[in-house]
Amino acid sequence: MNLTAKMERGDLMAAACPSREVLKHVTSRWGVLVLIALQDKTLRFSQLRRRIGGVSERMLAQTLQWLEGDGLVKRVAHEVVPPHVDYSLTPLGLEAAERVAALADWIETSLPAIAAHRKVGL
Amino acid sequence: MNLTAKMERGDLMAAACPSREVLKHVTSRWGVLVLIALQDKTLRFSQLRRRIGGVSERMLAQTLQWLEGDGLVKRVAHEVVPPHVDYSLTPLGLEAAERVAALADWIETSLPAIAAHRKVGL
DNA sequence: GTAAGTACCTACATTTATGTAAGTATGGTT
DNA sequence: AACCATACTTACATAAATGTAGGTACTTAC
Repeated sequence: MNLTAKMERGDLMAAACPSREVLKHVTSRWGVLVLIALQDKTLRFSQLRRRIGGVSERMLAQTLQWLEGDGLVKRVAHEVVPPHVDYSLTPLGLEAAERVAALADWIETSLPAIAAHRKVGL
Repeated sequence: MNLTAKMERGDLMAAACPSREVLKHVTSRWGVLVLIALQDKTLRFSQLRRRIGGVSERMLAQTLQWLEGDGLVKRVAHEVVPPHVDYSLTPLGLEAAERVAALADWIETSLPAIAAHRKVGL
């Protein structure tokens, strides 16, 4: 690790910290679902689109670019016609996906309890 | 567990699943930070506001109401002047906060690696 | 008496996110 | 020939999130 690589840990409580950006990408509406979908296997653009209910092409492309920019997703384009592009997680992306998936899994599991609370709340 | 409490697990990949709402609240810009801030101790409104850099009163109030509605945050108002309101996590909220904190911690820790990738990406 | 702190709410303005539709280039299907 | 699939991009439109400013009601400090 050289001098330029010596950067300090982020602090999400600080408004100006760049970690806020990463948080935004990772916890974005579709970012969460993309990370989870790519956890198990490499997928093509259209496969992701079909798997993630409700994403538009525009937002899927946008989200993939954010995650690629952060080094969490790897894009591999095969020079063929029709186009064939594979998306997968980098080692860093896999680490993020594990955390995100843990949260997502908790939400899916806890949904009944949360829904029950809502009812009482009426 | 009675009949009404027998609800199935959510599915975040399904566009119409109510779990999407919960995800939205928990992973919202300020929701993440509120959960983390309340993980260790009960805090008052103004304490939260000072601790979470950049939140406006409006958004903090809004976020707290979302989380309270989902049964993750408990609000206790003391009938005194000036007003004194305590916010804390419910058992359910604590579970969510643990997952969220794990992700947040990973982001803070991995920020150098992510920032390094960005540089290369230029 | 003037300012500050408390925990908000409401109206208004703005920014950001997201959606929709169309276009691109090519090849295979019907 | 018309149409679908692929993986996008771009322009435009709308929906949602977020911010700003002011008000409330009361108390304590200066």
